[in-house]
Amino acid sequence: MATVLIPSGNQHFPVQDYDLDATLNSGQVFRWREYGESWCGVIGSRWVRLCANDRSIYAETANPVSDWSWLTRYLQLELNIGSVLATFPVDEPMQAATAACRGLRLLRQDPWECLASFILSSSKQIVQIQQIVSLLCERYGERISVLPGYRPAHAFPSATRLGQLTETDLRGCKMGFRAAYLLETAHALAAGLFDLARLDSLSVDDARAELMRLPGVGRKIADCVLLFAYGFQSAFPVDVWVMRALRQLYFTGRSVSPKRLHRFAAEHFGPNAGYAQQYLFHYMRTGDVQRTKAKARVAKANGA
DNA sequence: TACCAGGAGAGCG
DNA sequence: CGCTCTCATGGT
Repeated sequence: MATVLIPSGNQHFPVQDYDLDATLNSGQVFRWREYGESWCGVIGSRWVRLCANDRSIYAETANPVSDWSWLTRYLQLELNIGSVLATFPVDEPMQAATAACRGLRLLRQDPWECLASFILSSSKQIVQIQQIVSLLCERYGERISVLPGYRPAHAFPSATRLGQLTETDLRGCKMGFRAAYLLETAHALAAGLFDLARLDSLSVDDARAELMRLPGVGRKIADCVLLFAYGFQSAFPVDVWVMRALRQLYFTGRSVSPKRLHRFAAEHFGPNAGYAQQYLFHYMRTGDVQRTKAKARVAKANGA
């Protein structure tokens, strides 16, 4: 008797060293909401609810799924995190950061959504970015189905859709001066003047240079997109938090220019510098770095 | 109230 | 190259 594969809307994925909470809450993505023990979000045109424990991630969707590769790719479930951590320098700050953020991962996001989100991120706090992106999707994204009892969900609006709007429409989503940048970038993509898919085939430096041609995209935002959407793991976004982390942990608090920090990052952190950056960012932002330093002071006081 | 936020771009010397 | 200013809005 032939086995029939019946598409189902739920699936278990075994995992190891995967901290879903930290991963979805580490400033690399802005669309996930926590519901008690689970997270709800949208990947492409699919709504999904994720529930994690030490050994597995359980996924539920609103519609039956026969091929889960969209999810395994997004969550990077096939990645052996140990092989990444093994490339990190063995110094005190990285030891502390990787210990404090064990299981923190990088996602593989959709390039357009990632690009648009980070254009909106400039000089904004993470809670505000979430608010802006949420408004944008609710107003202009296509409605998608969710499991009974959950809040309505929307896909991220396409570049074509955003390109049809006015700057006033976008400013209505609280994005301020970023509206013009987002609109112009949407126009460039919608008109076919810029091809995000082509960046895959370029070197990291060429891909970065291409992204930086877009309005509202400088070095930092380009590096975020390279790292979070394309998987260029040497890309090293330097924002205020990472700047502070590097100064404090590697330059005895001295002021160092972003240019020098990029050179230091490439030399010191190696081929997965971007991954190391995410650990430092999260370590800094969660305040764990302060606790580690406090412990060190106590230990030193006791020892002396 | 003042300051800051996962910055970029323009103008200046 | 490096510095400074502005842009819009809300959190702390």
